[in-house]
Amino acid sequence: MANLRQISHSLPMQLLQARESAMALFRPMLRSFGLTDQQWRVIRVLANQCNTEAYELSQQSMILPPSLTRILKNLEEDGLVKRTPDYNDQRKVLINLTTRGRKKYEQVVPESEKVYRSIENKVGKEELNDLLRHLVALNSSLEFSE
Amino acid sequence: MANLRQISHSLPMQLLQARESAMALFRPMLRSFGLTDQQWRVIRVLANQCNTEAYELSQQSMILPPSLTRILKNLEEDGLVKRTPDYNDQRKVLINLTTRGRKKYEQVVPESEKVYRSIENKVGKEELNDLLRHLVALNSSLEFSE
DNA sequence: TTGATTTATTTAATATATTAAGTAATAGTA
DNA sequence: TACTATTACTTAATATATTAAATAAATCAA
Repeated sequence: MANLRQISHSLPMQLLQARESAMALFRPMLRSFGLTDQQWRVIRVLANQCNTEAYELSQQSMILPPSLTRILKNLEEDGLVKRTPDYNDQRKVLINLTTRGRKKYEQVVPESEKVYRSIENKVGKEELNDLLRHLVALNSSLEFSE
Repeated sequence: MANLRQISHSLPMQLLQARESAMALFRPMLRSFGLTDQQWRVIRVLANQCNTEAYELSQQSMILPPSLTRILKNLEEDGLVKRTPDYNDQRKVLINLTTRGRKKYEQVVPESEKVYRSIENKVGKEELNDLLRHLVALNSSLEFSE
């Protein structure tokens, strides 16, 4: 009978579990600021660049355009984000943080770094950097191929 | 102004990207069998043990119980899975693959292994095993702490 | 043995993911 | 200019995620 590799040897399952383990440590903090995981990914990208186009935001936050449309709608209703039509290309929408959005970002950053340092302590700084290097390598191996 | 680490140095973002890169290679194959990612995780667990309780299935497939309820309902409607009340503890439901479910599993396994080997080829077998070891280590570091 | 507590699962409500299709603006071509 | 294709984004439909609350069976304590 055909049989599949054990879950402990499955790359996708180990990645899923690792991501869940890591996010479990960030989530309570984000929720205490009234943010979902995805909202924080969006805010984080916007904090680092002005006039971001939806497609680029989608790429950088790893959120597909249809999901992004609704996430931005919610963030706009919460007054954290502002959408402006691009006058050079009326198909495009340029997205920016509002003052309130930037304030939220600056409140979250130090708490996020605290969580990150607690992970460094649990895992070990060297081990964590090794893992990051392997992940970056994997991502570039898989990114462009086929 | 407070500032956060770059995404290339963010563990959760790299894990997310790695998982997406990997799943992007499995997804077309799974869809060709009419399966979602989550349905395949469920089937895969069930193929390796009989009479699985919902909670244990939830843990092993990394799917929260409320999502699992609906996924099982769909799989049951498709005739791939069967739910039986546990007569020793009537709160529990025991879940098994049907004959059709097992057949589906055995069709997918060799295709899944093909994809896995193509990943091994792109990434390198040694590199992949190193990464897996790091992930297993991370998971056990984060699993039980706090 | 009754009442409170815990356990296993489901329901409900809202948010996000995925795929396909739709819309509107732009760009390219005859 | 008119036709076609492409681009950027949104809408729609279905599936899943997340959190809280509900339900029902089992366990525990008085």
